[in-house]
Amino acid sequence: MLGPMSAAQPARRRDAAATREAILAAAVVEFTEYGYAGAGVRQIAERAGVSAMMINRYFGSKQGLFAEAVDRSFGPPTVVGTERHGLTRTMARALAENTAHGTEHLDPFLLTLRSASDPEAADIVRQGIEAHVGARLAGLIGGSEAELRAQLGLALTAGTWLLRAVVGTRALAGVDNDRLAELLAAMLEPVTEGPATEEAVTEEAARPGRPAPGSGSAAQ
Amino acid sequence: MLGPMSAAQPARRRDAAATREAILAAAVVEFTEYGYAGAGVRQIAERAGVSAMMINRYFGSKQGLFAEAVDRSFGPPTVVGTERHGLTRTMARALAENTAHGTEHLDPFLLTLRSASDPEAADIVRQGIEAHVGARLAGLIGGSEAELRAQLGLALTAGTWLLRAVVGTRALAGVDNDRLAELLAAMLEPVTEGPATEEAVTEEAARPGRPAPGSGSAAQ
DNA sequence: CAGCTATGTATACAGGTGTAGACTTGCTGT
DNA sequence: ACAGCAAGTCTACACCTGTATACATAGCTG
Repeated sequence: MLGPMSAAQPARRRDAAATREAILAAAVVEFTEYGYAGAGVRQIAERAGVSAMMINRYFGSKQGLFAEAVDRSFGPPTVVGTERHGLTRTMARALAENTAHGTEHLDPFLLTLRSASDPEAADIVRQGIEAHVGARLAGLIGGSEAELRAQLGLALTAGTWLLRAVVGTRALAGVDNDRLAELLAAMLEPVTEGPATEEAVTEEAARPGRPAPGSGSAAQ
Repeated sequence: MLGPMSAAQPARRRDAAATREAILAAAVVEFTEYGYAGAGVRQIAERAGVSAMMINRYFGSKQGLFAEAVDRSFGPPTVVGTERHGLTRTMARALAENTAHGTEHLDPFLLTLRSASDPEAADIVRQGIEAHVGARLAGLIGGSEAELRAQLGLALTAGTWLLRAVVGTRALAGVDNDRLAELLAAMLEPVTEGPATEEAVTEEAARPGRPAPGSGSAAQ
């Protein structure tokens, strides 16, 4: 889906709903790839196989389209699965695989970090994150600090997307997915598992051998 | 901070070096605040108190100016301190404090994540990260996976900047700095205090100060 | 002081942006 | 079959972008 040219469809006869849908789908692709400011209405329209003005007709403005595109992008369960068990491992593995180079996986986090700079888009993005991924992940984590912990997990996720997939720093781009998943899981663990995590970080220089309590490492 | 300062200077008499410097300083501010695409040459020039064309005169183009601005921004030791001892704690605390709301601290990470989307700027940013912060942090961490671990630490750093300072998700924006620093330290620990051998630290792997060929120099 | 050059400004250009208004086209109900 | 109206396109506008060219001036050097 969303291949190189979704505009190649054999021409859709006048159908408002289908056109609206085509524009929205094209917008998700373009906004994800170029960010809010970088994606132009004419470009989006061309991908949808339609004139640029249809965006204003169906969505009021570029901003309106963006808001719906963000919602659409964050709609399906992303990054975080749906089960509490093995959450850490699942997140880490999915993150490692999705951010791998060459994998042109459209991800809401790509959309996020390419659009967050724009003041017009920042608020929309924030609502999208908090309402969808943030809430879902917080629900899985639970506890009093669920939201904070969830957003820290998302911070690592977003940062990994940024450095590995967008900027492409070499060590991250070239690492094996399995090894990366291990390290990511270790970083995620303090926020996804264990509700304690108070002091002890300082001179607890003891080798962090503590590998997942209860040996629940093999989540699946 | 970064308010209406630079342009208000009492007029600098014709001085090439000083003008160049003023432009560069203004560029760091503007690029950090608005990103590569968002910052306009006229705006930068106005902040520097000169005409827009001076950018082309002294830096060849907007891209050339950006390259030097990135180098300048990443120049001084950022985020990571200079000592191996207590690295985790230091990083976590600095990150928590710098990303606090209201603190308009100009940070290279802000510049990075606001400009990384732009394909013209991505490469320059990557070199800046790898050459400066990445190398420095990797040198402090040591071990065979030093670079990878360092970049994972930077990923968490960048992500925290993004979600807390740029997007402004509420749980992250509202948390107490001390508590945040604790959680960040716990997340950083697996990569900073890794199980790897600590012998390789002896060697100074970090070699900052090299301005990257092609990015330096400029008109005349 | 005269004059030359480095330093800086002003104008203009070609292209791009989002969007408003007038226009055309195709489907559908009677 | 023929209106009527929704669906879609075209043109234009006001503004903004980076930069090239032509021009003005300050300040050192003879």
